[in-house]
Amino acid sequence: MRHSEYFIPTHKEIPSDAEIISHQLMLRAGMIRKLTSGVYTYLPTGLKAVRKAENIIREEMNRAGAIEVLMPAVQPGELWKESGRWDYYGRELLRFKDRHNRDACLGPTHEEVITDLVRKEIHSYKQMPINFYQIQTKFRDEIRPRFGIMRGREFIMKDAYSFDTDEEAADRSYRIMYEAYTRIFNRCGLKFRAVEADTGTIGGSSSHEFMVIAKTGEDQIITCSDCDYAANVEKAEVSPVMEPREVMENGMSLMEEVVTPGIKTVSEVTSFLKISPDQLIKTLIYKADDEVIAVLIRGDHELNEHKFQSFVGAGEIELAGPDLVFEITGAPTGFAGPQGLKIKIIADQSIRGMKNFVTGGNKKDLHLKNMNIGRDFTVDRFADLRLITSTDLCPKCGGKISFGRGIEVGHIFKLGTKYSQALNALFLDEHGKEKPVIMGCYGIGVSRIVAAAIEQNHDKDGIIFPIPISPFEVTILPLRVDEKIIIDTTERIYQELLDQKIDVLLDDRAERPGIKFKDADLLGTPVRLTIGPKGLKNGEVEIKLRSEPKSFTCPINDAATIIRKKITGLYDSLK
RNA sequence: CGGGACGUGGCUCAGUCUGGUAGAGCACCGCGUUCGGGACGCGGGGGCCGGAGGUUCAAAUCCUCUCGUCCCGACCA
Repeated sequence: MRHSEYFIPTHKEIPSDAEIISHQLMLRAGMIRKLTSGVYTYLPTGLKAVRKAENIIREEMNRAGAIEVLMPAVQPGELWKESGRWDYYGRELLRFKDRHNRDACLGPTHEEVITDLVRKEIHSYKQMPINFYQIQTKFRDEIRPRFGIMRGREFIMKDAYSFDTDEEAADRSYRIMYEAYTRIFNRCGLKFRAVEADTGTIGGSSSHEFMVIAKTGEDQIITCSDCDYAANVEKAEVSPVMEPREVMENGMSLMEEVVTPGIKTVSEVTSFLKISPDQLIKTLIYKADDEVIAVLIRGDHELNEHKFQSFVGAGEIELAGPDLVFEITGAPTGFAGPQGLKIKIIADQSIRGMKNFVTGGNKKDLHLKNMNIGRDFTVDRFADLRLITSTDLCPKCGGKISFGRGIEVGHIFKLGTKYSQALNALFLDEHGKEKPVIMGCYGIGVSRIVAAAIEQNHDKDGIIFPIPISPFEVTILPLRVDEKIIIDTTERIYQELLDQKIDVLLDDRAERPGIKFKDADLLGTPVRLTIGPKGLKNGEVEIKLRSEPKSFTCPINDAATIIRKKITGLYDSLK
């Protein structure tokens, strides 16, 4: 590709409304432009990067036996009502009416559509296993789009759906996708980790997220240093801490009221009473759908809302506001306690063995000391409800855990029969018995892969693209386009590279060298060939890898061969 | 939706507090000199100051409303 006949509008200035590196660099390198909040146009180089990621995904999906289809972006509301998600999915689902006043929506995901297809077309165990995938634009009306392409409202996604006759086969499909995902992200040159994850609104029994390790990641993940356990903090189990319980009977002190004027937060209460936070119990009042529930958490812990939500099985949970708290406890927020509450009380397992602790007094400016479970109040149920902390141990092996951040680029779910039952996707097994198909679904954020790769691979000068998803493999910089020798040499090598099917950008603009170097670094093409008057005098040209600090020179006639080798080397390093 | 900030040539921003009729750098066009890390000189084009209403002799500047964008929280590939 000749730069002069192409379109790469770069900027020197950092756009003021771009916060994270990948967003800034994609704008500056001329890969994307924003149309409106969370919605972007892909310019030629941005599109090329996305297409390369798509092709890798396509190859690996096909290799894994999945079959490509393309489903509609616009979907009938009817289907969503049938699956029950029309009401449940909420505000991210962009809804509208067509001219006949029928409900419609822009597809944020395609479980409904694919299940509809399958219920119409798959009737026998002989037709399974089968896995359909598509690469398509999705629209989710995110509450807060941000970080450019990373969390847009409109984004390109690969989604796949597997259909199996029994659990065992479904597990096999899941494993095959797990392996395909591993190959895909490796081939894209990403440093990533598969972690156990929460299933969220998609539902289902188990799932893994593929996290690209990056400081700017939106998700917190924990990894064990001793075994291979890794999980999203939303999901991370906490191993039950069993305190010795026998002391409880003997060691209970007399309950005591203490006046705590205006003392509300954990840190205020603990410093006022000169106790440590693990001697205090927080009482959180939550609305879970229509029920109000009190949750007890130790002062130094945080409630994990995901665990809480799935424990109580609620569609929506919400921390109670001041009015509701007052109605339930008789006190303003900050003074709630479990004693005398007429609602269900559930508690994190860590407080099971606690004694003589502090709670709120259910009265303004009052706390209670020496509170004890059983004597002063009862807990309906204990469960693992809190966020894991750095002092917790690995739930699998008891090893040390560490915290990190990741960008979710892929997510795979075992769905079970959630959608097939709701939508009546049934088949006949070998005994002629009717059963719901067992599903799995598997997503990859295609556009997000590009952003994540940049997030992980850049320096002060710009992007350092992993070669498989770089818009170009090689950039040629002829430093003068008004000197015949330079032009001739350039054209010859350019042609040679093209003949070898190498994806090359020839910067044939009549620009000064500095501009060409800066632009080349910005766009981050892995291999750069510089052809300048100095080198040509010695019959040499200069080659530099974007990922390495130093360049080297080589004879003109060897350039194409050496470049070929370098490119092969870059691809091989990702295998 | 709650909390915060910002909208001034294509981009980055100054001017707003203290009203007096719009600037800089970069980018763009022309000519010349330059040419291995975002050159220089000369000349030039481009802005209803997000929009509407109001106050005033006079509004980018003050007031009200509105739209948009970004940042912090709940969602997710």
